[in-house]
Amino acid sequence: MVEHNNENLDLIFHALADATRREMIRLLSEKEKTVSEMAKPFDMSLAAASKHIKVLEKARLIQRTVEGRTHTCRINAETLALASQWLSVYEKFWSKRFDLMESEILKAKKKEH
Amino acid sequence: MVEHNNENLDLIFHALADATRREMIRLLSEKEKTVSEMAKPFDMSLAAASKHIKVLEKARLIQRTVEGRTHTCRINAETLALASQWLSVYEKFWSKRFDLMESEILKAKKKEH
DNA sequence: TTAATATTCAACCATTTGGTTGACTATAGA
DNA sequence: TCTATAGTCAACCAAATGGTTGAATATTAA
Repeated sequence: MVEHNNENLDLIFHALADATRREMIRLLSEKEKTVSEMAKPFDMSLAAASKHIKVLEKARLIQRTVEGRTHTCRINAETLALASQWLSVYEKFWSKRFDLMESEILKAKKKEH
Repeated sequence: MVEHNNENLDLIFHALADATRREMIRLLSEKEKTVSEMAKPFDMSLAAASKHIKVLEKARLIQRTVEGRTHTCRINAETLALASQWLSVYEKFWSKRFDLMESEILKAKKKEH
């Protein structure tokens, strides 16, 4: 069974609950980036972006390596997987409906003939 | 392509970022429940639980029907699916591990029989 | 050594959050 | 009709959030 640590999930989902941070993740999914590079697309101070990055880091959604004065961030997909796993427990609820829908469509098609 | 509405995702992930609300979703996944039934397991006032329910409702993670004085809540899995879909974009980053997990689940299920 | 660059830190601020309590509304049952 | 039950609402509070600015730190380049 997958362990669903509550504190971790709090941090992860909270980090994902902000459009800026979700976009940062998207950016990192293309390529690793420095703090300044991550901040550039957003209409806010570097300090504000730095705070967002810290939130993502605390949730372990991203990781940082420091080389000299530049901090490079990369995505940490294992943590995204944790969120996904929590949600997957409920997948049956929407796949069920999907199956139902499919069988309804089949029935409808049979009636056509 | 899946539409990822930012405001919706803000509400959805924010709603999921609280252990009480995640547990409420788990409870509803077993069976639909009234507001009082949902509040009972938690060490907080009914008013506090009612607020949590409203957060879940606003995010459309649950739906409510009112009959007389009792409000019945049920899970709205389509919205959970939206969160899942956002995450699935990054699935490729962990797909190796995901495959492993799937095979573990399969093994576990076989053991059950 | 001096200046520029990359980034964080600290203090501040308005807003949101998650809880409380007490009053209120509406329905159901005696 | 009177009372209990189901639930919300409003006011309040402390803590957290998301932003700002200005100063501090550390590294690199001139």
